[in-house]
Amino acid sequence: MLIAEVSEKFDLSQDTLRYYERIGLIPRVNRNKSGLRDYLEEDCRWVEFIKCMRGVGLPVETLIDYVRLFQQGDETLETRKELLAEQHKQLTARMADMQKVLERLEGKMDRYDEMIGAARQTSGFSPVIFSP
Amino acid sequence: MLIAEVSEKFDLSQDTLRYYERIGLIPRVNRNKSGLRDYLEEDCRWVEFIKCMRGVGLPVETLIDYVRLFQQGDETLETRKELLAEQHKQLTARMADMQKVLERLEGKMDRYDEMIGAARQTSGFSPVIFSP
DNA sequence: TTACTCTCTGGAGTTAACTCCAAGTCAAGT
DNA sequence: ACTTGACTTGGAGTTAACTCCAGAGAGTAA
Repeated sequence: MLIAEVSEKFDLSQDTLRYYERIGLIPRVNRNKSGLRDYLEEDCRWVEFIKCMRGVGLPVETLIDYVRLFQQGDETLETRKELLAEQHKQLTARMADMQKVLERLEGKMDRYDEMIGAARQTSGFSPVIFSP
Repeated sequence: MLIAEVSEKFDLSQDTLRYYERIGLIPRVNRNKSGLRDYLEEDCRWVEFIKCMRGVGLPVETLIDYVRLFQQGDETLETRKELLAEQHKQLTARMADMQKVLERLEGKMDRYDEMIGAARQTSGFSPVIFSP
């Protein structure tokens, strides 16, 4: 599988795929006899995994660590699991913040509805002030 | 309230507070007779709001739009509400992605537990291969 | 052979969001 | 009057994560 196809398949630019490999965010991909990257199934799984994790904001640095540990073999199983657990924890915390913001936005939208209603009733003028 | 106090109160650097004001992420703060920023209650509410929204990743550009609309008065109530609704939608979508990732991480951690157990039983060697 | 397309590498450029800095002002303390 | 400390402004510098580019090589088509 050449880079064009992988790029298409995962909607990542060829530059990004090369960049990810360069910095160790995915393991090195084998080259064919012409020197072109030949992505195997396993490489694609890495690309998908990394795209997914980056998509929700896991830091590049952390994912590079994970890849490095992975390449060191079974001695790092425990460490890798701890790394994942830590990311799980942080993701959970971020989601809690987001949930709070969701609710805050809902409250705000309700207040906007009230204000819009009030403005209609008083022919365009509303004495209600709030902020932000 | 001087900038030092606001910086302390919201754990944002003075530079960041000035930067936010410069780019319109919070409305302009009044200066006292010496030319120093004198934050009022309302300014603080803006700072807190913006910090909260930035904290979960709402884009600076969008928030600047919101502030600008706010300053234009009641004619923009509807537009502001739509802006908030759109952000609510996007936040919900992001949380759904994150939920998926949380579950994926949980699955992965379970597999790591299995592998760690297997490695123990077979005195340090595990034939199981998986990736990433 | 010439032309064309795809890909390669190393390195420079870009964008968002800060973060730092230099030179200057103001007011309070000594 | 002088020093000190907090603050001002405009502008330059930084960081993360890409994104773009120039020059070169391999394979295919005419």
